[in-house]
Amino acid sequence: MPSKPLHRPSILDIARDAGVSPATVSRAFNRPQLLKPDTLQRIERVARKSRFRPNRLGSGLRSGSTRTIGMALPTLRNPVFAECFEGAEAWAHDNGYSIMVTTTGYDVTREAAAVHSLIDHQVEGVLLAVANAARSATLRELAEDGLPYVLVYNESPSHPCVSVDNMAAAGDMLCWLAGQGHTRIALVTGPLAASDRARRRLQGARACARKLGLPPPAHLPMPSHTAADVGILRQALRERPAPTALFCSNDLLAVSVIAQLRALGLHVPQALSVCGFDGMHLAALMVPPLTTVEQPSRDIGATACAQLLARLRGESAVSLRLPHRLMAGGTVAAAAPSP
Amino acid sequence: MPSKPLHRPSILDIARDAGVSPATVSRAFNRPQLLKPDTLQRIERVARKSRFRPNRLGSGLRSGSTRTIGMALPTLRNPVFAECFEGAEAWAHDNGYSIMVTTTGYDVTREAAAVHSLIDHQVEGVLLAVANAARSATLRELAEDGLPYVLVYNESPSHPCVSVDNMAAAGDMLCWLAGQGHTRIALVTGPLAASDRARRRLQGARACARKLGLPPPAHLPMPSHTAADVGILRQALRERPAPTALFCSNDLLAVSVIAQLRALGLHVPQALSVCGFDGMHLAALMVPPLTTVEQPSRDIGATACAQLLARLRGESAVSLRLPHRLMAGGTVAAAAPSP
DNA sequence: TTGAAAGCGCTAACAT
DNA sequence: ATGTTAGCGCTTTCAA
Repeated sequence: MPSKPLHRPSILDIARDAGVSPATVSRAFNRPQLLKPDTLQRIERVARKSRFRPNRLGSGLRSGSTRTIGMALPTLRNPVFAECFEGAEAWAHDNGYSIMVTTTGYDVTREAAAVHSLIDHQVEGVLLAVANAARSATLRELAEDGLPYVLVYNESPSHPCVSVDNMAAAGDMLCWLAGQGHTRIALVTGPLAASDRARRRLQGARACARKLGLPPPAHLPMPSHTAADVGILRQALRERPAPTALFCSNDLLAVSVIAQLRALGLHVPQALSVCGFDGMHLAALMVPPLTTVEQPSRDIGATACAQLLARLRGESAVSLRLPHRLMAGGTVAAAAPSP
Repeated sequence: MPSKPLHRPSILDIARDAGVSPATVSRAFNRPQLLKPDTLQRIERVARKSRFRPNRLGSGLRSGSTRTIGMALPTLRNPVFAECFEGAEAWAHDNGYSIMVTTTGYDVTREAAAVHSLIDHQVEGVLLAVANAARSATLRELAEDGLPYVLVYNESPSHPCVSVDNMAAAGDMLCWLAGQGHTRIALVTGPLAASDRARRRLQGARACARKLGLPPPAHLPMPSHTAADVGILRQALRERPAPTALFCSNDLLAVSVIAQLRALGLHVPQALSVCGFDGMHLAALMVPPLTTVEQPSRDIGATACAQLLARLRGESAVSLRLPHRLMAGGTVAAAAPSP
């Protein structure tokens, strides 16, 4: 199956066929109001007939504006990030922008490579979630280069960002667990170095526990953000007094924890309560539904995109904390009164 | 926060500073072997110092090769498509290509728009899943334009594609259900017009039922591919004899069906068996684990990308059917012997 | 092994 | 309302 001609007509071909100058064809596509309706129609007819489509490389190169933004996210297999992407994508498209996404796998090296690649494509700005906003070489580079960017999910005092208030949200969850009678709560996260969100949630939960006078929650760091290690889990449950609730730093991890516990013969929530963080849609459909903190992911993406486009227009971007919501599901039961 | 300078150095700046011609700088990045190691080093040093990165618009425009491929998928919120994307992305990156993805929402209008946008960006080829491969204006256009493409998930005799054998896979599942004693099986799908995969799975299941001498399975078309309509479900279960198993055309739909049934007071698999199709990872972690047909999604993406890059090299692409696997979970129980 | 020059497709600035 | 011209950053002849 050898490829066919693949001769794309250029603006010059259209100009010739329509009997106008190249500049006029360009105007027909960019500022049609400037043209006499008559000429416009003629150009449009010719263009349609020859299936002409303006070459974005040419216009981007010449005008210095690609109307394309870049996005770098840890993984799209986490539906939360996928939603965020789709929110940004919809907003971008509605405003005449294209998006180029890359995944970074929670890896700073890939973060840097992703952003470099996006820069090479001349994106006008970047939406991204980084492992650690406070010490990110990539963010520093972006800032030095003067390339506009907005963080998603990361919270930062020094970079524009759109997120929830992770500490407050984690605090809410911990308070609620306490309200259900839990006092021995363990906090399950992935590797903290790869997610400052997880770290802030941990902090928020700890602060809340302190405020309530609960014993300091144990911290169980798992080797992955999305899969629980059964050994660590078993070990933690051997401690005395054993935790009665596990607060996981994201939903994928919570689901994995629940599955591993089940493999250990421990049913949730009868034997142990478990909750997550993220509010992925699937969480509500599980049996029982996962107790979690919902983040408005689609909105985070759309809002961050809106902020970025505002910056591109010369307006200044503000950092925003969008509201979270506690979703009481069925994976948390009231704790038995302590012995 | 007004943007900083944003003066990207060009190849000319590097040439001047390194005391060579622009052509030599270009060679340093594209065919370094051609240069005297000495000159190469000098150029590299200057380039690094001034943070030079080659502008892909310039090189793409001049060379006619952007080393970028496009991808159009229904939605990345379905983890199956997200995996497929990541498989393609990894393969593309390993081969020096970038990917630009767009979502189409199972909508032919958006499919067309997505592909047009990708073409405008001068992608060298496209990976895509369309609603209906047999009558897709978008595919026809791609073919006429001579732009290489490979379908993912869609099966087609006339377009290069990478998929599973949907009919056989659905047949396998139906046979297995029958083996569990189910004879009244209903097939649950989204709108067939938006997914020829769903249609083929339906066909495969029906063919298998016929072969086994089972009564023809009822078909329950839902208004969405990812959410079950409780009214339709309730209605279907009122029929006599009522189905004992619901075979859903994808996992997201199956999960939704299970949740809706539960809301109706019907527990799976005690009251009713349910199974899905796709093999998303989360399916195995549900309680009970979802019975489904696993597709090698990451591999579908990677393989399709490999085929596309082969075509770009002038080799011819072949259509491939990757192996599927039946994942017996816990959402299907043996059917009670019929009354 | 390197350089000079032309031009990819488009648009901005300056005409008219 | 439209045309002319120059040039964005790069690579590709062709020449040396």
